[in-house]
Amino acid sequence: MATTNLESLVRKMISINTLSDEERAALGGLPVTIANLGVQHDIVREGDRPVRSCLLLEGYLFTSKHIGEGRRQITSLYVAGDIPDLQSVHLEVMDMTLTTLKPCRVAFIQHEAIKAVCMDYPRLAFAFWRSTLIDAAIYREWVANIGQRSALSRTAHLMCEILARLRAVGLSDGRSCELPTTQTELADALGLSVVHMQRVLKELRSAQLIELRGKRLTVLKLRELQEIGDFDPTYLHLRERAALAA
Amino acid sequence: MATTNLESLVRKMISINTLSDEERAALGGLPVTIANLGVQHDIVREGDRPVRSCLLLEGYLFTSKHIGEGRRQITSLYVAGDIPDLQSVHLEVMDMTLTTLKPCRVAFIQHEAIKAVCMDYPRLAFAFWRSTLIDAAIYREWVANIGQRSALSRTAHLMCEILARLRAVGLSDGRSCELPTTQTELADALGLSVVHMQRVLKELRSAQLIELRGKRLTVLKLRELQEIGDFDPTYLHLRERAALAA
DNA sequence: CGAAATCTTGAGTATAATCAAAAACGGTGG
DNA sequence: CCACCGTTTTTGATTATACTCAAGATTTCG
Repeated sequence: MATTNLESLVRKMISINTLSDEERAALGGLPVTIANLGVQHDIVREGDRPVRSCLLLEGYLFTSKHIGEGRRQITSLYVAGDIPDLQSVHLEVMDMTLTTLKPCRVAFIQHEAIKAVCMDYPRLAFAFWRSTLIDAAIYREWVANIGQRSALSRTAHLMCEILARLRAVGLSDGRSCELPTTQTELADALGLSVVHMQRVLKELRSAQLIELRGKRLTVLKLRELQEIGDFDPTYLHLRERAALAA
Repeated sequence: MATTNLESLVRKMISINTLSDEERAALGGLPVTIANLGVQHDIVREGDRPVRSCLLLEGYLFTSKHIGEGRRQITSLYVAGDIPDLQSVHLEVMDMTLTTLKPCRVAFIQHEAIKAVCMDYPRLAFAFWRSTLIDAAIYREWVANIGQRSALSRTAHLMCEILARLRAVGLSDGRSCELPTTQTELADALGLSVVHMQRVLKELRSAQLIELRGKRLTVLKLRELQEIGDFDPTYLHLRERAALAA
């Protein structure tokens, strides 16, 4: 159990420049518990009723929903600075499972503490609220991605999204990033079978569009990948114009 | 332009029993503009920067995203009591289009008024926030539905969802409801082609599971339809136990 | 009543799933 | 450091689900 200044960590979540010193201080004063978690660790599961949410400090998380026998859909990926289960502050029962994709460092914050700071500082409430709205916008895009695009286009789109999101938090130059997923996980995120996932990746590789080895993704032709993936970063609602740029 | 008491209208959105009289009064005092809109009317479009949101009083709305040439994905359906574009209070640019499925009556509320009432009454902010979190939970379920389930299962699931949501606001007995969609719109919501949509509906009909004619859906075997659709209403986060019930 | 939209059906095709198995990789303990 | 074992990746072959194209029937609405 440790109390630590969160301000720098939530820079991404909060459009920090619109907050007053007092609001920043309130945010930074939130009591948190830091934890280091191993790979494939379920932080919360479908059906749980958690009393805290989790700010991802370092690593990658994903949320999934289990469908019928042995199937699952990964519904989102999360990177440093995200609060993947902020929704649980207001929705009692978890409708998804939150899992580490690799060893992670996270900060747990009690729901009561979040609610209290939101009651005192309405603009902080707006900032938290906004971050859940962006999550929703990403889900919307995933619905469209899976519903309408071919396997190739879908895959390209996801890669563009990951790159753009990591770039926005300074974890990528917009060309290359860590991607600690197995092909099975990518397939589950895109609604494809592993075998087909493999063939799509092969196609992207042999077209010299990407490199993907050793948990690292490198995009060789970003414009073309965005073209194939029909990628427009508007839905990420990034305030910085960091969004795209070739 | 009219100012009207909204309280009864937002009963669904807000878990009204947790609000004080003062909070209810503040909510009811929100200035609104009532409008009657024709069918297939775009209320806001992708790329717009609206200054107001819309509470659906009567009718059906849907949101869609346009993908490439001539394709679109319907990302959600909305029924009376919903505020489909509440997100635009905090997200400047629309990443989806909001359209009437049939003639609708809506109440427009300025973003500034919503923000103001949220600043004064944090618990109202929570109630609004919560309603956007449920939207997000529904998007998540749609990702899983489209990504993992067969066309038949997917269709059954959507029908169960619509029925459950309408039941929760008293617009269905849980067996039958208005469903003013064309097969094309259903197909676009489920990520299927119209032709295949038609064949799936035919199958559901000939299995005596549903009736669907004249803009009305009647479920003949609810348990079986829920079984086929792998439907569990948890994700709707309905507080009433109205959720399911055979 | 007529035109347009929607629904329905048939036929052929394509995309992606499934099944099966071999090759490559990565982590661990001896 | 290397051998081994489990996981992940890769490939082939076959099948199935769903798409496209096309055209006729039916419904809806002005």
